[in-house]
Parts: sequence; structure tokens; C-alpha cells
Amino acid sequence: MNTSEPAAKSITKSIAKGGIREENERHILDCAERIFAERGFGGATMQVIADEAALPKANLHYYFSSKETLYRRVVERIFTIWLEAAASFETSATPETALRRYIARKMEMSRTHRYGSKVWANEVMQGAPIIQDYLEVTLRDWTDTRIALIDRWSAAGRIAPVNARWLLYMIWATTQHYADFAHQIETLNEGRALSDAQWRDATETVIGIILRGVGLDPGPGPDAGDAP
Amino acid sequence: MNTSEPAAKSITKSIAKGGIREENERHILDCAERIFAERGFGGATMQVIADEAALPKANLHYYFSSKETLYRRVVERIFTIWLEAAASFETSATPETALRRYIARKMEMSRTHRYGSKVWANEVMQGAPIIQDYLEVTLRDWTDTRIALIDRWSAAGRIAPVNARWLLYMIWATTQHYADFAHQIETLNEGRALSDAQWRDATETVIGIILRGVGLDPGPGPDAGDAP
DNA sequence: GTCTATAGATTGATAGAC
DNA sequence: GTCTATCAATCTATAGAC
Repeated sequence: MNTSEPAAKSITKSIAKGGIREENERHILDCAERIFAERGFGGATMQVIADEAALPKANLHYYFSSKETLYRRVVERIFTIWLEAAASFETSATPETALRRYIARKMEMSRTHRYGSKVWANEVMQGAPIIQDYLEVTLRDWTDTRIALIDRWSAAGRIAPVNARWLLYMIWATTQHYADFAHQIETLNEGRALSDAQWRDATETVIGIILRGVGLDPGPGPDAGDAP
Repeated sequence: MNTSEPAAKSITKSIAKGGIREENERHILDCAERIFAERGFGGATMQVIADEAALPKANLHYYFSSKETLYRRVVERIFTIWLEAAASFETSATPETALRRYIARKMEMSRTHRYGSKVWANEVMQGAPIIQDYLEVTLRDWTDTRIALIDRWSAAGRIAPVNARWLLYMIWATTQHYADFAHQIETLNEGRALSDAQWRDATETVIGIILRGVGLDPGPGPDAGDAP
């Protein structure tokens, strides 16, 4: 061994929960996500991200070798979160339960992960230079299995005959709109963020229109329904 | 008069239809719209726009004094087109006709003005630094009158009771998704643009889900309905 | 690990020949 | 009106002191 290999200590640090490296990387990723979300890859600068993180610009390059590496890590983290939400579309549930849970989860995601949704939107609008392989493999597989499921529902008469692909796009578009166009929505809400009640109401409205739109009875909604 | 004022000739040129200035400005605006659409304001560069237009960079500054001026002209042109589409939501029509026409028009716009829609999306995602006044005045007024109209429909029992604001957002989101996320949609369509038949089918599906979703009967659709 | 200083490339914008 | 050459500012990325 020689003096140029303090590897053991560094690795231990980076693996340990709450280690300096892990904590700083997460902080930088959080800040970078906000900046990339609002300016896109080309519009964001390392200087602005560094300012957001309250760090010297050189520290970003210490943790992430390049701007593209940092961006890639941000996008990959978002895709992981997207996968978790996608899992809430359970293939074993009834049509009503599966659609209701999935829409509610996606609306919740738009509220809690606004910036992640915007980064995804920016990336797709730019032609998905980084995530094209995710679109072609993971997203396509997920979409195909859900379309097959919805088609079986239609064939069995459990929902009205409806093109499953356009239905899925409608759910994606509507739910993600509340994240991607949050600024417009807040401007039209007298400049204020949507309240808890408004989020619940919007979610129930979206669920109601979609369920009735595919021939299902949305019922009285969770609030009224839970009371004895 | 002195030699520094060839104003008469220049103005005549710039006003005449097909004048060099008018033609070049339109060409540059078209190219700039595509670049701003995919990279946003900060991500786009005058060099890339010049390459897209097959012109030296200096020519852009001859016609538009700054990058921001060029961007502002692009955004203002898009807003004008948006206003025309917004007018297709006629306040005098029946609920079914008004919704059907408006959705169809918005879907058509997403197909024919993909880049304009993306510029708008980028601008809103960045917090609308340029168009904030449009959002606060023109868009708000338009939205308020349509919400009032839809509320009257609900009160009169002509449609199911539904929150008009979330319904409008749903229509905006769904139709604009076909422009803003065109790359993702085409990737999931085996890398090909949607065909005429697919656009018709998607439009009818969206109209069908929305109309049923607000308690209306969408009927057999235009194709089947027109045949004797 | 953190930070200042700076290299080398690219940016928006302009000067001036044609 | 068009184009080449260029400026000052800013960008990503790195070197090297601490």
C-alpha cells in the first residue's frame, strides 16, 4: 500500500447512511432537480445549481464528474420514483379500484414531486436524449401489459369499449399537468398554491370523469363513502 | 434630409407582403420556434437558431435586436394562435357541441402546432417570465367566463355536476400532451408519427371519455354518424 | 473534503467591409 | 441586406492551496 490509497476509509464513509458523501450528493441532487426542472439541461448552469446548494461550484464537480453526469443521476432518480407509482396500477384489482388508485397516486406524485415531473417533461420535449432507452424498454413494457389488461376488461364487458392507449395517455397528461403547469394553475388560483381541499376535489373530479368516461360508476367518492 | 435616412424605402419594403424583411423575419421565427420548443429559452443559442435557419448569426441580430426580443416575438405569435383556438369554445352552443368542437380543435392544434405548444409549456414551467401578464389577464378572463358557462350547464341539469375548472384543465392537459409529449408517444408507436386514423381515433376517444365523464352521450362518433 | 483561481471553449452581441 | 471577424462576458471543468 502507498499513500495514494485512502480507499478503505473513503468507501466506508460513502456507504454509511448519513455519510458526508451520501448526504452531500443527495443535497446537490435535490437542488439540481429544481434547477433542471425549470431551465432544462442546456438552460441550467453549474453556477446556478451551486448557488441553490450554497456551495462553491468546484464542489459539484468533486461529487459529479460533469454536468451531464449530474443531470443523468437526477433523471435516473426520477425514473425510480416513477416506477414505484407505476406499480400502484395493480393488474389484479378490479377496473374501478385499479384506475382509482392509480390516478390518486399519480395526483399525489404531482403534488409531492413537482420538480421531478418537470425534469421528465423537459427531457421528453427535448427528444429524450438521456432516457430514450427507458422509453423503449421499461415504459413500453409497462404500457403494453396495461393496455392488454384494459383490453381484457373491455372484451369482458367490465368497462365500455375504449382505446386503452389513449386512455392511459389521458391519465398521464391530466395528472402530470398539475405538476408541469403548476405555475399556471396557481396564477389562475389567485396566485396561491392549491389547498388540501382543492387537491382532493381535483383528484375526485379527475377520477370521476375517467371512471364515468369508461362506463363505470364512480360512486359518492371516498369522503361521503366512508361515513356510516 | 440627410444620407442617414433611407426610411421611406425601408418602410415600404417591410410593409409590403412578401418583402424581404417580412419573409426573413417569418423564416427566422419559424426556426427559432423549433429550437426554443426543444431547449427552452436558456438552452437555445443564437448559433443553433442561425444554423437551423441557414443564416450567419449576425443576420438574426439584424432582424431581432436581442435573443430576448426574438423569444418574445415567438411567444407572442403563439399566443395569437392560441386565442383563435380558444374562440372555438362557443358560449352559444349546446354543451355537447361546445365541448366536442373545442376538444377537436385543440387536438388539431397539437398536431399542426407542436412546437408552439412546447414553447408555451417551457415558458410556463419556467414560471412564465415573459407571458405572466397574459396568464393574469387574458387567460384568466377566458377561463372565468367558461367556468361560469359550464356552471350554468350544471345548474340547469344539462351536464352532471362537475368542477368546471378541473374539467378545463383536463381538456388542456390531454390535448396538449399530444404535442408536448409527441416524442414519447411516437416512441411508444414503434418510432412512427401517429397516422391520420390514429389522430382521429385518439380525438374521438378523448371526446368520448370527456362527454361520458360529464354525463353526456357522445353518440356513435362522426364517422359512423355521417353514413346513411 | 473544501475552496480560490483560472484555463479553454462558447455565449450574446457588434463593428465594419462588401 | 449580408457576412466575416471579433469583443467582453459567461460557461464547463480543473489545478492546486488549505
